[in-house]
Amino acid sequence: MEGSLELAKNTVVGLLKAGNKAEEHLNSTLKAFEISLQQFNVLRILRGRKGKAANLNTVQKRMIHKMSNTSRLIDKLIEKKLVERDICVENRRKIEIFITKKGLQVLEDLDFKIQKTEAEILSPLNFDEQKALRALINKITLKN
Amino acid sequence: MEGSLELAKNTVVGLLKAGNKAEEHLNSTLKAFEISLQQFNVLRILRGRKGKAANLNTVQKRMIHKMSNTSRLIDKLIEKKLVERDICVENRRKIEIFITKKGLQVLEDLDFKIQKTEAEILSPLNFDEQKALRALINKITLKN
DNA sequence: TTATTATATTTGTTTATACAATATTTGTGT
DNA sequence: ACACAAATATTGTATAAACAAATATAATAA
Repeated sequence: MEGSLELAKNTVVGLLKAGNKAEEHLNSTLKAFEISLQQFNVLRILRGRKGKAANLNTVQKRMIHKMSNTSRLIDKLIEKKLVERDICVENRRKIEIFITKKGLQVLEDLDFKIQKTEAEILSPLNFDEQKALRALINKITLKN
Repeated sequence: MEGSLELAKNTVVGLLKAGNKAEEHLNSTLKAFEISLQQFNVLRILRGRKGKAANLNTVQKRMIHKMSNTSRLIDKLIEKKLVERDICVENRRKIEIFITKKGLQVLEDLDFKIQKTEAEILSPLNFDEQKALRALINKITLKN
């Protein structure tokens, strides 16, 4: 019978490799748009707020990497005029971030290409398998 | 009914987040040993070869990130005297990399801690779920 | 009011990563 | 043998990430 230690090791290594492979795949799609996966992810988070502002903290929590460089990442997006940043009037410690029209346009241009890339990444899995995978992954990610 | 595009998107994002979470978790365990996850992974690859040398190409293929900085990563491990590098005599383009006794010792010291970390990462899943996850992930990773 | 602590963001610095360009050696065809 | 292409590894350079320290504002307590 298989050792559970060996299983855990292989599962974790597999998880890392699959994640990185997906990341590389997405990054290569995004490269032509001169946008990183992290930046793209932030844009999608902002779009999801439908015009409402998000403060940096909120964005950071939903980011893929936890890294604390969100400020500089936002700077890059501002340079490209894809987002705007305001100081929150109720609490001047906070900032509010909005996606611009140009940002929304870039996302629209990207949507189909990214969908295709996502489909490619998951192409070895059928619908039910994808659902199973997502359920298992959510268990891991959502704990704590 | 759920759209398959939405499912794919959520699954891919979940995969990225789960992978990064696992990576952060492992890195924080390794930090005390002043060794990165990539370096640790290379050491494990070399240990797996049971004394036999591995050339850089082989190591690179089995690495988590595909990045082409394997030379410099090996440099770091050599500085720490955890591996050794020789030029392959049959084909002087290739190099051969060995894990040293010190390298094996470091791995031994780490084994239990890493096992614990791996178990923590997967703790929300029972044995069968882990097996299912691994199987699904392997399908993704092993294609091409 | 004045310290003190907590929250939110930014900045500095070191290291890692991606990607391209450059050796160096080997293999192949003429 | 020679030129040319392929394989293998290294190096250069720009950008991104990790982590710690600093700044600024707000909340709380003495």
